[in-house]
Amino acid sequence: MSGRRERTKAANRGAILAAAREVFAELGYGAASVRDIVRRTDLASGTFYNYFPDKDAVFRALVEETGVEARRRVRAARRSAHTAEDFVESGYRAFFAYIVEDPARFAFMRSNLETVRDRFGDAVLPAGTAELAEDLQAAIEAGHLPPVDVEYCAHAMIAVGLELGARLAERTPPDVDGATEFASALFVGALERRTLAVL
Amino acid sequence: MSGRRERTKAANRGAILAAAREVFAELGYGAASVRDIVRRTDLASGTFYNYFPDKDAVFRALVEETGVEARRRVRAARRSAHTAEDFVESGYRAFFAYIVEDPARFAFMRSNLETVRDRFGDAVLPAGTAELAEDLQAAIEAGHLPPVDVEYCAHAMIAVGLELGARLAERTPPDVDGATEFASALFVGALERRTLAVL
DNA sequence: GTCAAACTTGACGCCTGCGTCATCTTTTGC
DNA sequence: GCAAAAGATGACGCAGGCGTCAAGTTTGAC
Repeated sequence: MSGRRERTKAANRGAILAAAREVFAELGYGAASVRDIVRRTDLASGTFYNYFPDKDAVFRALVEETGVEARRRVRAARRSAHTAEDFVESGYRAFFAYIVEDPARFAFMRSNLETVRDRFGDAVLPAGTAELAEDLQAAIEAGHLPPVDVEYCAHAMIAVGLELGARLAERTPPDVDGATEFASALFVGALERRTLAVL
Repeated sequence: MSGRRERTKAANRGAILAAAREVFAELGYGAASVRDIVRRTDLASGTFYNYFPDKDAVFRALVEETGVEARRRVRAARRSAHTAEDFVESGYRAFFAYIVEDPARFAFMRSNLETVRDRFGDAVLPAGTAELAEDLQAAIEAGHLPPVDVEYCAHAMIAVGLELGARLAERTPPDVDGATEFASALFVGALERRTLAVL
């Protein structure tokens, strides 16, 4: 239903989320205030509270929105892989492509990684790591991968993804291919040759 | 000179730095206030300003103190290496050992990585990355390492170090050896076998 | 066109942080 | 011991954020 009411509600919510994304990216979660967010909007301060109870809630909404989508894409890409090489490469490519497609979301995420990790631990990033760890474990059990320390490996893969994601976005044009190749070669080289094998 | 005056000054400065380290680690730079820091101390609020002009300044002092020491240790370890394997391994070992030796400093650093990166860019972390990039470049030119994308490689190595540093510290006992082996195998495997070679 | 419901507005009271500074306490040199 | 310098103290004025709510505006149903 496209009642005028519905439409402005959606628009207002969207405006708040977009403003919040910017503010959190620039100032970081801790330093950001509800007022900072509202000020980037043409809404009155009271209106904010019709949409979200507080700063926490917008932040959560933002994290969820972004994280869910990123995980969906990466996991979909991984699912269609059958070699170790393909598993790693298609995951990274999907992730890097998403970053380039929506840099504002990535900037927000990256600026607030630690906040997400330790104050919203129930949320998305740990879930992504856990999923990757599961997928690695499954690949090992199926014999596609040598046994590795799954926890270290999953965290290392994500850390590299986030870091290279930031780097590749700084190059012009955004270097999705180069970063994908680098990250893939790093892990595939080590994984396939069993250099990472647990003793 | 161990005048009473000198000693209390040093003690107060130390108390402020220690309190600040805790507060920044727990709350993050943005959310932390000078009052939060002072409250963990038995000093009065005004006293803080005899030692530091503001929150920024304590933060800077902390970052510098920690970063300089970490870089010193890692670079010293790298200097005495002559194979690629040794270069990577001794660097990681020195870094991980430092983390375990002084977990409070690492916790502070890790909780505020992004703040350091984008609001105190002149400071320590970028310097560490640059140093590593230099060392990699030198190793490549000397023929010890195949040509790689030095920027990606340096950032990836540091990202992995920071991430595994956090993980190994969560294990009991702290798994310096395991993390060192994992990180080394990852990069050495890929570097030595030229899988990372630039095309 | 009318009116109730839905939503927006911004001023309000409360609270907390900031950096300063007059005042009190401790140290030091003699 | 004593006076002067160094430093610690915490109350103060100012600024700004928080969440609320009475009043105003817009929407939609009839």
